[in-house]
Amino acid sequence: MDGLKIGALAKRTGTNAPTIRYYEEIGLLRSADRQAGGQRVYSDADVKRLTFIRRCREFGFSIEQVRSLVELMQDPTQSCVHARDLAQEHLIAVRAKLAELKALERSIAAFVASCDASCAGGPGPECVILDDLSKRRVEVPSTSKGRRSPCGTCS
Amino acid sequence: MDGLKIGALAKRTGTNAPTIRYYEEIGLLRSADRQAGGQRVYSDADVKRLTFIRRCREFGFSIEQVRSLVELMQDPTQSCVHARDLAQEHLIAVRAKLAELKALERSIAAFVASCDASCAGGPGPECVILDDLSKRRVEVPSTSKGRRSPCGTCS
DNA sequence: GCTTGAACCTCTAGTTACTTGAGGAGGTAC
DNA sequence: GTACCTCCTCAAGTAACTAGAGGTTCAAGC
Repeated sequence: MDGLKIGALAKRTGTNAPTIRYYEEIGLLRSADRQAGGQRVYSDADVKRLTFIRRCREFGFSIEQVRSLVELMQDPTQSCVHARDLAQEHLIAVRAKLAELKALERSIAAFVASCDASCAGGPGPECVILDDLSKRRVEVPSTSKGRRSPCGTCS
Repeated sequence: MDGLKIGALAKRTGTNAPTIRYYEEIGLLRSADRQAGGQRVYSDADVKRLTFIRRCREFGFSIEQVRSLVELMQDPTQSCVHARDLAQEHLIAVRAKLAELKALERSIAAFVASCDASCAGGPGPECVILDDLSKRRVEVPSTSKGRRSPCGTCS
């Protein structure tokens, strides 16, 4: 099963060919062997390595983190506990992002809800809800609080 | 309170000065008035507009979406319902991202947990968990399934 | 052997939303 | 007057690719 060309490798790993060349360029993949005509040839080891890289990228690891993991995978002097630590670190970042995104979701949902409750159209410049966004650190109302009157021209 | 310089505007809105210049360059902020010496001067209207922009960006709207919202805010012929629709659309995207991120969080947590359960260090290249990542579409075990034996050299 | 068309090559530029840095000018306090 | 801060413009850098131009190689069919 050796001797894949770039297109076949791409298909096998769910990557685009230009992305593979890009990974080579930045040194994430070794420089591929070439056929007489200059076309890249890949082996099963490359399939494995690229799959690893793609999986890590799907996991949201940055290129630099993936680089560490790849090196770690191939260096018999390094402990795999290091990978766990990287993952742990990444997990913390993902959880922080998750919390942020949840807050964001609540805010936007509240925004939409308050639009539904208070506005029935009308000119943008007079919409009290849009206007709110240009004030500093105004909390978007946490749904159905009836805190504000509708836009003068709405409803 | 008029006549802010760029640094003051930056402070008031929590933006960096280069970012303000960038917004001007891409036409998100109007071209600022200048002092005799060429320094930009801003008014309260600019504070308001930039605050609006920053709030929208914090909400995860893209520059182009913000551009729409800003135009909408200032065009008396457009309905604010359009803003609601943009927000609604954005909400859907945020929810999709949220779902993805949750799945990711579970996967990484499972990875860390299985490292903790199966590995106590050992060379990276022989770690079965790292090795898993180079195989196609292998589910990271959903915690404590005991599916696999520990790395040969670990534990 | 020739043709055709897909797949490949390199190189450059574009994407998003800024950030960083160089090198110089304006403004203000002492 | 001089020190120092803030400002100016312009160019390049960042992440992680994607897209396009223009040319070459390869495999299949005749």
